[in-house]
Amino acid sequence: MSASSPLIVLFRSDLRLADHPALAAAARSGRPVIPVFVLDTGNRHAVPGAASRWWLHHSLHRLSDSLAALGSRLILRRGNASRLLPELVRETGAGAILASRSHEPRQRTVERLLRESGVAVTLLPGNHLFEPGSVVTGAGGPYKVFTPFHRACLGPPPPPPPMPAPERLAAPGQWPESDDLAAWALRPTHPDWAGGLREAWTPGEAAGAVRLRTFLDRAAAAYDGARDLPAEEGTSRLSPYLHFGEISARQIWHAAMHHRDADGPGVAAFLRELVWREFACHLLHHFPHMVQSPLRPEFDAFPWNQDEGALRAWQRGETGYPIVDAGMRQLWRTGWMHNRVRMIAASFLVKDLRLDWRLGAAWFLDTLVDADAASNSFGWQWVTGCGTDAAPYFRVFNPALQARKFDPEGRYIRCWVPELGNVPGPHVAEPWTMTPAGRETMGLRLGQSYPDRIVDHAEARKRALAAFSRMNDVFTV
DNA sequence: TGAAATGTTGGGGCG
DNA sequence: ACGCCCCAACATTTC
Repeated sequence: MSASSPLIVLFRSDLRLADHPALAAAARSGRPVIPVFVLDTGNRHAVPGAASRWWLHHSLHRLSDSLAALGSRLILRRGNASRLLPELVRETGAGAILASRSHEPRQRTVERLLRESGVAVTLLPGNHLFEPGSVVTGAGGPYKVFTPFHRACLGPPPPPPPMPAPERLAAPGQWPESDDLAAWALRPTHPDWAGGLREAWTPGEAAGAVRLRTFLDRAAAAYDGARDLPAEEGTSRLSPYLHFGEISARQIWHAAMHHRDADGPGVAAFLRELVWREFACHLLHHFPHMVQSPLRPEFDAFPWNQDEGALRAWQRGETGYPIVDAGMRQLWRTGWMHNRVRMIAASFLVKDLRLDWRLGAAWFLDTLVDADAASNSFGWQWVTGCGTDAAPYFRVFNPALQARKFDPEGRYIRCWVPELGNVPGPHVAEPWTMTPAGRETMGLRLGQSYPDRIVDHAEARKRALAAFSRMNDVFTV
């Protein structure tokens, strides 16, 4: 390798130019830089879900434009990343591949395979406040409980400050061939179901920065209370930008710390959520199998129900429980669901329907624009009670109670379940409590205009408690 | 970042 | 006036 051989910067979940240590290092080197994105088809876990593919299309489009403005290009390739990249290194005479460190099992596997095939891979800090594996207990092991992890994260040293985008990138003498982004067909066509996504989101680094600014100025101060109310714009909605690395966790952290409300409870609660994300990344780093296996092995033997019909009703938002259905429809239409409602809907799948959490996790991965291996498996294991520091098995959300508590006027439900638009205040969370005559005057026919409940929550709760406690008994005896 | 069952307390109606 | 009961309100325990 000569000192002037080009460097490949491999973009993965870091589709930004600012605060990108690998890109910055390549730019600083003065050597020609070849930015590359590989649509990895080498593993079924590597292929993004349908909503993520839509987002990815637009992100790559924008990243390509941003690189062009620096006199560079984005080279697109599709295939098995671990075979395709060594070929590209040979083809371009590149001296090394620079990439952002990832916590995702598939991406770490690719890194290992590349090294085994003789490619020089240099990993630089990725999209974390602290590098995965770097926050450890006094004994040197991973934290398994959030609170001490959180305490350790808040202590020194703080996350490093974000770095600016490079001002220019040296181009290679000859550019390698690139795929045509449109030919990847990442966007849905038949039918084009992305209308709701287009209305709800603007992907890209610039839009992520605007979203952060808007959130800090309008909602951060009240975040601690408002984040639980799905009818309010109380959350940051930064999750898809974070997942694709269009904004970095360090940028968010430092912007929040320098905001006028930095000392208030709202910003503290917000930063705590960032640390939850960090906790999930760290856990996945230490336990890559948590994507498909419960962290508490006694759950391996749990007798999950097999019920295609129930799963489909949940997926389509036709369970007869308005808060669950509202959430599942918001997800289907916009690629996103409010976090409070994610917990309620997940609890319903796992506890009320007793369907395998992996079925829920797979659906979320396919339909969320923020679908993320770490946060998703962590969240599902948390709700199920099979994770570390997870909710105990007897914590079962009551969907009607949760709706009354966090959507007291029913605005969120009415927004996503228009069949219930006329149902008065308290009944919208539990329309079955209305008298048949009352339902009649609202034009509401349970089982016709809106589904009947597919299970009775009180009975389902008792069955869940019995099943989950039986599993605990079997394990401890 | 639960909910339901069970226990306790205290005010008020009532004989 | 007093004890008794009821029950809402709150606290604690249990799943």
